[in-house]
Amino acid sequence: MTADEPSTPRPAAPTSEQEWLAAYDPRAYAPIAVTVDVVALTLRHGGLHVLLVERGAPPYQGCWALPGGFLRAGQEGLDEAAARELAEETGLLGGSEVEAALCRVHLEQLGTYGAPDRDPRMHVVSVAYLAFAPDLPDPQAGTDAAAAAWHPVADLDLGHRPHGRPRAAGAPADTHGGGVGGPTGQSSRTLAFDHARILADGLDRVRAKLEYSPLATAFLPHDFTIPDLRAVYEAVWDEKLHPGNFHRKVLSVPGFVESTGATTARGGARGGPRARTYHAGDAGLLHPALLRPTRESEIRGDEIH
Amino acid sequence: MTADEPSTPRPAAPTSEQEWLAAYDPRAYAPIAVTVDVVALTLRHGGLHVLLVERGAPPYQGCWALPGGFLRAGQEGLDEAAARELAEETGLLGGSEVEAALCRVHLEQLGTYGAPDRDPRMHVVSVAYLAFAPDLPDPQAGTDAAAAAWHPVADLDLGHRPHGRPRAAGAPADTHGGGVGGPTGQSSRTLAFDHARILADGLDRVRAKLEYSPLATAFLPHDFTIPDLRAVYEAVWDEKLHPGNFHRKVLSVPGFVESTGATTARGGARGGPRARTYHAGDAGLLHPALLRPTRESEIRGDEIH
DNA sequence: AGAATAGTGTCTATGAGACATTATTAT
DNA sequence: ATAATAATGTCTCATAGACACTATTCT
Repeated sequence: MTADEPSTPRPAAPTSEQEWLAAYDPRAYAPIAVTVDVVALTLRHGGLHVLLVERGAPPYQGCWALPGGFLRAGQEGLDEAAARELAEETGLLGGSEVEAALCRVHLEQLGTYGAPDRDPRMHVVSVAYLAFAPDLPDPQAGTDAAAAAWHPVADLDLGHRPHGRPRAAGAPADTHGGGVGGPTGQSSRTLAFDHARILADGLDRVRAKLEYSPLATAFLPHDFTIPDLRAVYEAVWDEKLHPGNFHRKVLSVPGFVESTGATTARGGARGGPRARTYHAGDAGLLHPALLRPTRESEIRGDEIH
Repeated sequence: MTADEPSTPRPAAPTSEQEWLAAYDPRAYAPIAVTVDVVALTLRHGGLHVLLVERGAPPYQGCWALPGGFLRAGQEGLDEAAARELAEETGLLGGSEVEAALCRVHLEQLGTYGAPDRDPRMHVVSVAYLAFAPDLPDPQAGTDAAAAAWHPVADLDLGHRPHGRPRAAGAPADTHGGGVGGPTGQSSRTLAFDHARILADGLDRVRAKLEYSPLATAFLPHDFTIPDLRAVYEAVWDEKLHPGNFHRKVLSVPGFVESTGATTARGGARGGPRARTYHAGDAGLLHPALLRPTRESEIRGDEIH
């Protein structure tokens, strides 16, 4: 149920009277905040980058964190809040061509994190969103986004999770208190709060979705070439793919890409013929899927959540 | 970020002073409640069933709803709250063999729903969980679970979403206000709030996960037969599968099932030899996956979220 | 006996991946 | 000229799925 009024006390669940009252009317007791955080990913110079903001106040002062903010109670839904935060934090509100770029942004819910001690100040439930975008300009100074910047994902410390597919795709687990109740060793590449975990979950999600959804095109401008598309897969998966097989495979998936009939104006930077251009097709699911190169070690022993 | 203190006003985002204050300190303003709802699924008599509770008070009085309740601020994480709600609502706390069954329950986060008007009383953000369990007993009377019961999923009205794979798996979309601000036409098979949507998203998730995860075993007791396992797939996918091919395929996936060396005591109800028994293996991901029978119509035109 | 089912064998179409080849362009 | 690359062709192996078949058990 959504906001339940327990009609009877709960004999099976031993709870104190105070807790019962808290459950009865949250306004009387529960100090829970709801925020929306965004894992915004883009491709720059062949590498995956994530948008981070520098924290100007404790806790985790000076650390980088995911952009986000409070949900405006009674005024907006979660999707709207995520879109708003992303627009604010990238400073992408005024420019027209930038707005066009924002329209191409793909936003989806990633998961919700609500361990009681993930923020030392109070119990904060964060709904995380994942955003994919074509190469966006740097956040503009003079706005909220002054402290925001794109960071290469490879440079960040994500808690020694080896590259690969860590868990069966699906829901990220709730972060049970990992002992981190406040700022600890905060190097420049350590993220605030449990944001390293959220980012890692987001990366898992992207890597998995590239297999069976045409999402990779969201990282590219409207028209692109097959080698461009391959570059997306190679950057996200951190794997070299066979150019010939990739090309043939992409074209064999119905609805993935559609030819524009044109080619690029110039050949590759280091030679080679001009490539044909395509734009995203109307398929919502890739069938057959573009499977990642199999790593035998990653099949067994994985947890499921 | 998790609980942000905006260091500067936001010129790019025109917000009133009151809203700014609300964002600054949620305790001073924001009446947001956080609840946890559980989509608990089990298999009974060859059909998929979901646990529902009957609402005893408005809104949606008399309607069925997903079990759930408030997150206890500062005391528990989301996973814990979901497990607690499930235990309370099924009345499965005292019995020992029932506790053993609860240990086998698989719990994972499904998604979060936070449209401002999804509950007419106030802004409620609901974190939905998905639970799979072997055939559980009926909820016990005399507890909170008095009004709870297992319902065949097929009997419920899920807003005419045709059987199949509606969206690319991943995150459910936030429910933008669908116009439902309160109790409308509440037949016995209409769910309260946006719970029909949540349930539909949960069903999508289960159907997708059976393909690439060994999750189907969570619906079965510790030891089971290949035909038992096939019955799970057939019930969840609502498709007849080829017995011979299914059998061979399951055994070909490394780590999916392990033989116990034993067989069932009796043959099938309508004849046939005794089946060998197996238990779940150690694989976290099925490779190769057990793909659903392809329906050409479901490939194209699907939305991605 | 008859019917239903467990489990295995066989055949075919399809896709994945390794590798080779040709044509085109930048330096 | 040389190197790099786009795009296509060919070959092999693994898998999905259709179908057939045997053995076992219930009514």
